[in-house]
Amino acid sequence: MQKGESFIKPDKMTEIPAKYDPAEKEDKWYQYWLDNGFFHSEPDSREPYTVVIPPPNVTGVLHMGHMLNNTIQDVLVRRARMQGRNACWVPGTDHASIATEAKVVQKLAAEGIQKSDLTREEFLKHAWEWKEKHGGIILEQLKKLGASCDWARTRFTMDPELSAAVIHVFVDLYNKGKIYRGVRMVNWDPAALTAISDEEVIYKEEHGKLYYLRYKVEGSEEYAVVATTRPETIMGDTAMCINPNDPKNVWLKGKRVVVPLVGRSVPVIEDDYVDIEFGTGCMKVTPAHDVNDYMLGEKHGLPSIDIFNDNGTISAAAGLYIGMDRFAVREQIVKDLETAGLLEKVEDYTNKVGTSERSGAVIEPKLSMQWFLKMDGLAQPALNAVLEDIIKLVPAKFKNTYRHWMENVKDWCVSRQLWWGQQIPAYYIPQELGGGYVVASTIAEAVELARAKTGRDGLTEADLTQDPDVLDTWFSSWLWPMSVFNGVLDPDNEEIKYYYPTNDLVTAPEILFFWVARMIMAGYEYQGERPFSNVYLTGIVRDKLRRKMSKSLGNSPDPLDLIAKYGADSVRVAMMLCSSAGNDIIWDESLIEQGRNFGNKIWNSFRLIKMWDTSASGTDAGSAQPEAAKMAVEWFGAKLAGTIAEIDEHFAAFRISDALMTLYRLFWEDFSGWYLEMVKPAYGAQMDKATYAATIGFFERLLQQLHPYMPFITEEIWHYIAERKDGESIMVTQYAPNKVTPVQAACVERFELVKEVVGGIRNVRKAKNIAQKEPLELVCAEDGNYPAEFESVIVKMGNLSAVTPLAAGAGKPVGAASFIVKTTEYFIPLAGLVQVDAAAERERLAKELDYARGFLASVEKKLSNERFVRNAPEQVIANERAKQADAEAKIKALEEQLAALA
RNA sequence: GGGAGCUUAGCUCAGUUGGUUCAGAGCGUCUGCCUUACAAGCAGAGGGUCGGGGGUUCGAAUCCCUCAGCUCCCACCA
Repeated sequence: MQKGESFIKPDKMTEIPAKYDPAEKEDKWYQYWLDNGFFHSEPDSREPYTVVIPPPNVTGVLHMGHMLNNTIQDVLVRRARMQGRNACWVPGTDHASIATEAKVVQKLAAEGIQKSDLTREEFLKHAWEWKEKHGGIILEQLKKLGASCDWARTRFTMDPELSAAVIHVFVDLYNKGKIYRGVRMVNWDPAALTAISDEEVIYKEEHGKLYYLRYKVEGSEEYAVVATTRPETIMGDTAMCINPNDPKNVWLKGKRVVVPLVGRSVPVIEDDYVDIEFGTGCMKVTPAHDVNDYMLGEKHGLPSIDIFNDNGTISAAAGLYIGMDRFAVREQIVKDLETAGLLEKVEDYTNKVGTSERSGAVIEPKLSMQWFLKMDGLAQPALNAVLEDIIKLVPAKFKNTYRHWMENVKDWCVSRQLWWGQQIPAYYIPQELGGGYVVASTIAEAVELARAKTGRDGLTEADLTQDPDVLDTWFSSWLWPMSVFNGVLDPDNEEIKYYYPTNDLVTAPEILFFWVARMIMAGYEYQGERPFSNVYLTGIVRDKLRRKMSKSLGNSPDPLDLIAKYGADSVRVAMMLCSSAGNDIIWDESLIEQGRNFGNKIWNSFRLIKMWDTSASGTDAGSAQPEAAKMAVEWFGAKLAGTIAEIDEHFAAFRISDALMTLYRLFWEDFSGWYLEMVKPAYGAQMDKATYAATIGFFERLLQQLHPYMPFITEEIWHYIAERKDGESIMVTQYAPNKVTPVQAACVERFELVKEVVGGIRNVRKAKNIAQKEPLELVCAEDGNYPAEFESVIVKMGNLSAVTPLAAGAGKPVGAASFIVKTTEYFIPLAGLVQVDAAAERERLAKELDYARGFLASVEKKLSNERFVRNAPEQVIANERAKQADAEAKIKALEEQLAALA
């Protein structure tokens, strides 16, 4: 006979497989949930529970970070559903203008098509085709994870309704005077002929040179020396700058200097910005090609000369080297300077040079006109909401970071030099028709505005040119919690009123400012209300060596592989076991094994219980409930109630990992390790009806608690437990109200003594090498600390032949092993079983006595400290006195035992 | 350069206003067991002067100062 099969009757063996196979079951149950519409939510009379997914990039594929993030959301959502709330988890994707446009450009390039060869319309057609074909893979992958998203509500940030909301908001903010145009440096890629985002710039260390150039001081034979890494930009110089507090350059104050080779006379200006220690303390100012220089230029009213063409060659404005490449010019100009005697010296210098992620070309900072959103008015309510805990950040440590950022927030540059996204609804009027621009939601409105502005009624759509830029992706995602319910365009619709504000947002800390803060701003601006109550910030998933998971390192497992290998439940448990809010999580594949083992444990527990099914066996004799089983049921009911209360507390504080661990231990140790062993019928015996019913009841409640973490296996088992009608599911069952009575709390506490007594018996067996099969007698001195009400349990779990009270005044049993729990002495007579080693026993007792005496001494020392007794709270002192009494009793008992051995 | 945070057992982490249960959990390790659900298991054991130093207090992992190491965010210097 195979191990593990002996007690399963043949008919049941075919009914319940010995192993649970996730791969086979998970797709089946997910489809079942979809077919029954369990994920879909409509407004009703229940309290809503709303979560909007942080929309993954439409180009994205599932990685470990998504696994973490979405498992947390699913746990919260499934739990809320089982708590009777109308749970709505809105999924969707983000158009991610930069990433997606880059992907499409790349794809076209592979086909030999350059973006510059296409019109905007042609390019966008390709982009949409790409999106329809490849976009949203990630949402399909989330289904493998078990995510209970309301798929009917799937949104995309460029859906017509959502784009309309974005345009509406831009126009509205413009009309409120919060949007303005301004100059900003962009990262220009001279190879790709496009501006790229900061995120696409890769900084590389480069061993370059620092050139010291001589600028002749007008009306003097002396030179001022300027250090620069980019001598080719001197054609754009419009000033030299010194620090007013720099003693060594005082002589230059108010002077003018001549730009070498160029021969242009420029003023010497003074500004604190200049670092006295760097180089000579003299800085050339090139407003067109450096952000800081640009600001100096603005401040001091300097002209700006753009010396570069878009492809990185020198422009006509430079006057020299026209048409040459910037790097060729650098070499040439150094030679020319040297020849002219205007190069003082050259030093080696290491600096960081920005290069384009796309083309690899060195980035050229380029001034350009951009759109900005004023932050001051928007930031204030968003700051207050977090500081006053109207919106709670979890963990709270991010409050400081958030505050610091919000107090120093800069205006938001919302324009991007891309095509994929919402095109900025600004329309330019040609100079000859009056110039300027208008901002409007539609071109028709724009024409109206333009006519009014210029007074030319003949102006038509054809006369207007729309701004070519699109809006920053965050400018659409900051509306997400509202726009998914169409709350921006129709702020009083039924859905937004019901689902908004949403409840919990689960996201990564690195987008706290980019996204979370801005959603809060938008929420207050357009709904007059916070977008969510809690923000749970996850950590970054790292490998065992604490490295970020990345494609290039190859250290990121493919989540789908893991799911295929271990099942989604195992992966979910693994994620939740190692994730505490805000801390990076160190991923180790062995955690999945732990998750898988847990699933296995649950499965086997179920098989055991099912073997006891009294209704199916047909031999139910209506046997009476054994005392031990009755006590087991009483205890576990209490334990379950108490632990569920603990789990609820963990969830209230978003300690999801702790909640799972609490449940894990409840199931494994208390339910499987203790309870099931306590109710297990004797060899060959039947289980009584009452115990079986109670056991199934407990098991179902445990499954309900486990469901949010392990949705698949719990569903599978739930359907094995009983005949379920089509359309029934554990995921829509409701948690029973839970409360812990004082009697239950006391019961749980008393049972801890039982565990210790049984542990004591096991230790004796182990020490004396006595098999569990061998029944033993237990002699105990009954006092208040003997859990007499659980005697039947102790007998069963300890395999005792009898428990004999130690008669008052009687001597200690001779030839017995002993142990003490709390203040109660227990003896196990060993006569006839093993030889008692009196010496070893004495040694053990002496050791224990030593420890007890030391403990008592420390307690007494504390109690004899007058200041302690005077200052400490009553409760603390009472506790110390109780410890003292217990210790004294224990010492007395130990001394007596020792004496008896002598 | 500006800001935030971290340091507790071999590893990953709890430790919620300083005081029963404060030095814990899981995993790993070690020992003994194929005991009639589960060896992906069962029964046990060992392991930390809570990063170093100083201070406040009757009492500090917890509060303050200081030193060391690590991490993240923002801005980046011609």
